[in-house]
Amino acid sequence: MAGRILIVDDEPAICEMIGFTLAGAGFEYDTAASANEAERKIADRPPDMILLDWMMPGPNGVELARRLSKNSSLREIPIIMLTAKDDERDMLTGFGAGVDDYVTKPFSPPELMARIRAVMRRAVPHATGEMLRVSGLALDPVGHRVEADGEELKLGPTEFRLLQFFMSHAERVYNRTQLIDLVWGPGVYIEERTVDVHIRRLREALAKGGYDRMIQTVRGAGYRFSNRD
Amino acid sequence: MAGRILIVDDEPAICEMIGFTLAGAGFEYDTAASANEAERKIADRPPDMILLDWMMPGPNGVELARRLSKNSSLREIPIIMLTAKDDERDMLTGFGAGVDDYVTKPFSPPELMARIRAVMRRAVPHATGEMLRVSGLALDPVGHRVEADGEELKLGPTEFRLLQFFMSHAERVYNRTQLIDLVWGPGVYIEERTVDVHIRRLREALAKGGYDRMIQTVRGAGYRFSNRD
DNA sequence: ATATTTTCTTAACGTCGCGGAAACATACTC
DNA sequence: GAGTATGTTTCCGCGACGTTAAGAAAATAT
Repeated sequence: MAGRILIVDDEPAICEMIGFTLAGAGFEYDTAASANEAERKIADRPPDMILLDWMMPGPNGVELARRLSKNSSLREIPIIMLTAKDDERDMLTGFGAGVDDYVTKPFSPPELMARIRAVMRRAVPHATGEMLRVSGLALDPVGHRVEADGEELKLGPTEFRLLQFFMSHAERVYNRTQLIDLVWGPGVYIEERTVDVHIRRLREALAKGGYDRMIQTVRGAGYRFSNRD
Repeated sequence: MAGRILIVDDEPAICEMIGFTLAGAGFEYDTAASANEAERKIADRPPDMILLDWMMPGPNGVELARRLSKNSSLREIPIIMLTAKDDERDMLTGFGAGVDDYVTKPFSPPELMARIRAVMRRAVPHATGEMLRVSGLALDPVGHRVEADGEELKLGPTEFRLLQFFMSHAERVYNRTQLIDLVWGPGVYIEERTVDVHIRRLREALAKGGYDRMIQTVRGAGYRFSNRD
C-alpha cells in the first residue's frame, strides 16, 4: 500500500497513461477531469499527492492549488504541476500557490516517477511504501505484512492500518477522535469506544513478541506509540 | 548488463551511429530499416530491447509498438522511442502502445546510454524473456509454458498473463483495479469481480502441484503472490 | 463462410471473517 | 467511595471473497 495519488487532467487519455505508470510503480490512483471534480474527491478522501494539469477548462490548476493551500488540513498535500510550457512566470505563481514541483510535458514515465518519489520522500515519507521499522517490529506497506523479530504477525485490516499509522507517527499522543479521522478517514462516524476495541486487538496481536507495551495509554488524552516505556 | 538491442531506423547513418555507441558500451545489436523488417527479426530472435524511430516510411513506430504489445510473449520487451518532435499527443499514443521511454532527437550518446540502462534495470526480470522461477514453479514467457515440478500445467491466456505478472512482482499486494490495469492493460474496463474468477482459475490450475497457496488473498487489500505463507 | 471449441465476462448465490456496538469488568482520580 | 476512563468479552450484520453457471465473444478448425 504505497500512497494514493490523484491525477487531475481534463484529457482522459493522459489520466489513463499516467495512471498506468503509477500502478506499475505500486501506487494507487484516482482521476478527476476538472478542478471542481478534484476538489470534491479531495474533500471526500484526501490523497497523499496530487498531479495537477495546468491548462484545464473552467478553474485552472493554479486556482485549485491556491484554494487547497488555504485549507489548513489540505495544504500539506504535495502537488506536482503538469505544464506544457516551461514559462518562468507561471512557475513562480505556482510555487506561490503551494506547488512542490513541476514536470514539463512531454515527460517520460521514469522522469515523472523520479519527481514523484522525490517530492513524496520530502513531504509524506509514510506514503513512499518503504518499510517501517521500530525496534524489532517491521511493517511492509507494500506486501501487507508485519513481522516481530522475523516472525510474521497476523492482524486484521483495521489493526494493520492502525499500526501503520502509529509506526509512522510515533512518540505522539492522539485522542480517539483524531485516530478515527486519521486511520478510518474523514467522514467516517463511529463510536469513540470502538477505537478501544481495535487498540485491544492490536495489542493482542503484538503481544506475541512482547511489543504490546509500545501501544501506550495516556489517560485522559489518548494513545501513543513509543519504544520507550 | 549485456544484452541484444534492435535498432529500428530507416536512416542507415543513424543506425550506424547508435550501433557504434552501443557496441562501445558492450551491447550486441542488430538493425532494421523498417517496421516490417523489424517484426521479422523480432519474431526470429527477440532482442532484449528495441530502439524505435518514430518517423519511418510505411508502418510507423507506434504501430509496431502496438502490434508487439498485443503479443503476450513480446509485450514485455522494453521499447525506447526515438522522436524528432516532442509533440505531446505523439508521446501519449506511444505510452498507450507500451513504450517505456522517449529520447528526443537530437540526443547525445551518453544521454541515450543513460536511458537504456535505466529502462533495462527496471525491466530486467520480465524483459529478457528469461524463465521465471519461484520454488517449483517455472514459467517460460517465450515458449508460453508453465511447469510445476517438471509437469506442465495448462492455463488460458489470461491466467498465463496473470501468473507471469505475479511471478515478476512477487511479495507485493495489488488490488483489483491495479491488476486490471497491469494485466489486462490500460483502457480496459471490466468488472472488478472478474478478477476473482481468473484468480480462481489460476488457483485451480496451480493446485495440481499444491502451488495455489502462493496466490494469497489479503482481505480488503487485494491479492499477493508469495512463496511464504 | 460456417461450425466448433475455447475462453472471457458477468451475474447470482453461498460463506465466512471482520468491524462495530453494547454490556460488563476493572482501574484510576479526587 | 463516587464518578469517570479504560479494558475485555460477546454477538450480530455487513461486506468481501469464493464458487458456480450461463451467455457472449473470440479463436480455431472444417
